[in-house]
Amino acid sequence: VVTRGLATKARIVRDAAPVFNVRGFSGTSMADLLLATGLQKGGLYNHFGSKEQLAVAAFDYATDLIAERFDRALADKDHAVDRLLAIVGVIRSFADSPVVTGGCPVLNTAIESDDLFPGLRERAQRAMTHWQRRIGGTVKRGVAAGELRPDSDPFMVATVITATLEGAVMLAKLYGDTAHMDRAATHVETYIRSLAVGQEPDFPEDRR
Amino acid sequence: VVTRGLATKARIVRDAAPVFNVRGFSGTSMADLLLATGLQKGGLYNHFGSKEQLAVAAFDYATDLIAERFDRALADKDHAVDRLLAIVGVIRSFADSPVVTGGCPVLNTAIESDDLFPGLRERAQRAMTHWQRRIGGTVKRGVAAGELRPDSDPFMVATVITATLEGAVMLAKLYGDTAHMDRAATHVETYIRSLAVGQEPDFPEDRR
Amino acid sequence: VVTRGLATKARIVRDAAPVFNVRGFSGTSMADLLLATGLQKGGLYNHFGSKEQLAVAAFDYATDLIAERFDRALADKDHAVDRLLAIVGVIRSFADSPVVTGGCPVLNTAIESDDLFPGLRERAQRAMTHWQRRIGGTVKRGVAAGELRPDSDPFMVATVITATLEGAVMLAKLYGDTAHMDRAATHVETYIRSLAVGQEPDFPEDRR
Amino acid sequence: VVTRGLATKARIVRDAAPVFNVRGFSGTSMADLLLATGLQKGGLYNHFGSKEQLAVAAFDYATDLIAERFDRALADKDHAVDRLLAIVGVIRSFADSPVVTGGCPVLNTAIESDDLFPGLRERAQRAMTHWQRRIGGTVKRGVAAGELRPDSDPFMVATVITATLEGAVMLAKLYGDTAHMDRAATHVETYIRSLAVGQEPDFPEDRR
DNA sequence: ACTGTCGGGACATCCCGTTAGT
DNA sequence: ACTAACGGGATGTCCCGACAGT
Repeated sequence: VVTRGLATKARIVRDAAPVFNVRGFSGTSMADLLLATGLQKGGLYNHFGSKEQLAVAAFDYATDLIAERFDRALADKDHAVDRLLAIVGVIRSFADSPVVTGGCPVLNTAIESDDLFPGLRERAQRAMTHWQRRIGGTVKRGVAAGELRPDSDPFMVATVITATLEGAVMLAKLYGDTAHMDRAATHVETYIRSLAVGQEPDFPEDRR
Repeated sequence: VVTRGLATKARIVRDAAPVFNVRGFSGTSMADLLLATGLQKGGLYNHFGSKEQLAVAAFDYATDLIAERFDRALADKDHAVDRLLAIVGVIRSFADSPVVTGGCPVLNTAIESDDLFPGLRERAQRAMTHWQRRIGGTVKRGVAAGELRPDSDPFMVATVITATLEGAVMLAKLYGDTAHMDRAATHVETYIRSLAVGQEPDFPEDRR
Repeated sequence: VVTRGLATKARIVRDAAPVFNVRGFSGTSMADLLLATGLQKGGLYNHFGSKEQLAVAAFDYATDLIAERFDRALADKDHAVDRLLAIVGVIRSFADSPVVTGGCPVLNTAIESDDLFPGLRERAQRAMTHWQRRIGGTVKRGVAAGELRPDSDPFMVATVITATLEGAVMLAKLYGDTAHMDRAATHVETYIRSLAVGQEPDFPEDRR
Repeated sequence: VVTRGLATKARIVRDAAPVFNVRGFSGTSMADLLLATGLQKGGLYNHFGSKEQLAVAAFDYATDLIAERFDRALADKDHAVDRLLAIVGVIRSFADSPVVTGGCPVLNTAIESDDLFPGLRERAQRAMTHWQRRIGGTVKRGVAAGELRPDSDPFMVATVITATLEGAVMLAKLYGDTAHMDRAATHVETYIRSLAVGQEPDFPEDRR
C-alpha cells in the first residue's frame, strides 16, 4: 500500500467532495462514494466513522479551497473597493470554474440541511459567517482608511454581496448558463463602486 | 364519489408539499408521506404513480400558492414601481410567512435537482422563468408607459430581484432569522426606486 | 394471498421460535429467519418492527405452549403431591419431547440475555416467576389442605424443583442424552414425596 | 522477548474471558475484544488464529480458575461429606464472587453452543465431566472409607449437585440476586449430609 | 378508493480475517 | 510483535412499488 503523495484520507475527501456537492447528502449513497474513491466499505470506514463525518470533511475541504481562492485574490489588493471587487470575482468564479463540481457547497448545504443534519448545517453557518465577516471587515477598514463613504454599512454590504451572488449561483445552476451570474455580478460591482468616497450616495437607504 | 376522490388527491398534495419542501426529494421516504397524509401505500398509489409524480404535484401546488400571492399583491397596483415593490414584498414574505414550510420551493428544488431529477428541475426552471417574465414584463410596460427610465433593462432587473431575494431566503433559512432578508429587501427596493423616471441613473452599468 | 388457517403472523412466530431457541438471539440472523419462514425481508418487517420484537413474540409463543402443558398435566390432579409431581413431569418432558427444539426457552433466554437484551430478560424473568408462583401456590394450598407437612416452605420447594430440573435440562442439552434428567427427576420426585404429611422430615433445614 | 510474548498472550486471554462470558461467543465481536485488550487486529491474530481459538483459550482460562478454587477448597478436607460440602461451596461462590464476570462459563457455553460451535461444546462437556468425576470419585472413596452409606450412587450425587447448583446459578443470573442460590445450596447440603453413615436413608430411590 | 401484505433490492454499518509496513 | 489499512461479505433495517382483498 503506497501512502506516498496524497494520504488516503485526503484522497477520499477530495474524491468524495464533488459527489456530495452534486447529489447532496441524502442523495449520496455509500456505493456512490465507493465508486468515486475506488475503495471498499472497510477501507472507507477505517478513515471515517460514518457517512456524515465524511460529508463534514468533504465540506471543510471545499470551503478550504474557497478560502484559498479568497486569499489569492486578495493578496495584492489594498484599496477596499478593489478588495470587495475581488471578493465578488471569487464568488462569481464559482459559476464557470467551480472549486468543486456542483456549485457552491455552502449554498447547497444550507438548503439541504434543514434541521435534519445539524452537523452539516453548523458548518455551513460557520463558513458563511466567515465570508460575511471578511466582507464586513473590509468595509470597516475601508471606512477607517477614508476609502469608503463613512456611512457604508458593513452588514448591509455583506448581505447584498453574498445574497445576490449566491442567488445568482442558484440561477446559474438552475439554467446551466452564466447569464444571470454576469448580470448579478455587474450589479454588485456597480453597487460596490458607489460606496467609494467621492461618489453620490446612490443608495441612501442602505446607509446608516 | 368523484368529488371525494378529487378532495383526497388535493389533500394528499397539500399534506405532502411541506414534507418534500423540508426534507427534499431524496430525503423524503414513502413512510414520511404516509405519516403526513394518514393514508396507506395503496391509498397514495391510487392517485400518483410514483413518488416523483407526487413530488411534482406538490411542487406545482406550492408554486400555485405563490402565484396566488403574486396575483393578490399586484391586483391593485398600476405603477410599475409599485408593482415591482409588490413583487419584492411577496418574495420577502417567504422568509417569515412561508407558503409552505421549508422555504422557497423553487430555490430548494433548483439546488437539489442537479441533473438527477429532470422532471423536478424542469418545473423549477419553468416557475423561475415565469417569475422573471413577470418582472421583465412589468419593466417593459413601465418603460412604455413612461414610468420607468427608458434604459431600464428588464433582464437585469429580473435577475437582480430574484437573485438577491432568493439568496436572502437561503440566508434566512441558514441562520433562522430574517435580518439578512430585511437588508436585502431594503437594497432591492432602493434599486427599484432608482429606476423611476426623474431619478439620477445610479446604476449606469445596469442599463443598455 | 391465503390468510386462511394460521394467520401469517402466527406462522412466522411458530417457525421462528425454534430458530431462536437453538441459535440464540445473537446467533440468529435475519437470513435464518427468512429461510425458516419462507418470507422475504419486507414480509417479515410488516409484522414485526425488529428482530427483537420477533424474538419476544417467539419467546411468548414458546412459554404459552409450556403453560398449556402445565394446564393439561394439572387438569385432573387434586392432591398437592400429585400436582407437584405433574409439574416435575412437565419440566422433565422438555428434555425428550421439547415444546420447541433447542431445550427450555426460559433457560436459554436467561443465560443469553445478560443485561444485553433487557426486553428478553424481562420476559424470561416473568415466565420463571410465573412457574415458581405456580409451584409455591400449590405448596401453600397443599399445606392448607393438610396434604403437605405444615412446615413445607413454598419458596424452597419452588427453587429446588426449578433449579434442579433446569440444571438437568442444561446437562441433557450438553451431553445429548437424558440420563442426567432421569436422575434429577428421580431426586426431585423423592423430595416431593417427602413433603407429604405422614413422612419423616427428611430435610429439616428446608423447613421454616 | 519470548517472555513478553507469552505475557501478552496470557493478558489477552484474561481480558477476553469476561467478554465472552458475558456476551456469548456469537454476541462478542472482534471490536469488543480489541476494546477489552487494548490491542489492534494484528496484535490479536499474532497469538490466536481465529475468534473461536481465542474463545476456547478464554474458556480454558476460566475453567482453570475454577479448578484452582476446587483444589484450594479441598486441600484440607478429608472426610467425604466435608469434601462434597466444599464442592458445593465452590459452585455456590460463582453466584456472588464469580471467577469471571458473567456467571458460570460451563453453563453459559453449554447453553449457547447448541451444535453450532463444536469446539466450545466439547470443552464444556469435558469441564462438566471433570467436575462430575470429581464428585463421583469422592463418593466412591467415601463409601470405600466407610464414611458414606454403601448404597450411595456416585452418578446420582454428581447429577444432583451439579444440576441443582447450575440451575441456581441460572436463577441468580436471571434475577440478579442470590436468594435462589442460598436455598438450593441449603437443599444440596442437607442432601449430602443425608448420605453420611448413620443417617436414615431419606432418599431410598436415589440409591442402587 | 383504500387497507394490508409482500417482494426483493438498496441502504449504512459492522463483521472477521489478511496483509503491508515498521 | 504490533499498528493500521483494507477487502469484501453479512448484518439488521428501510426502501419503493405491486397487488390481493374488500
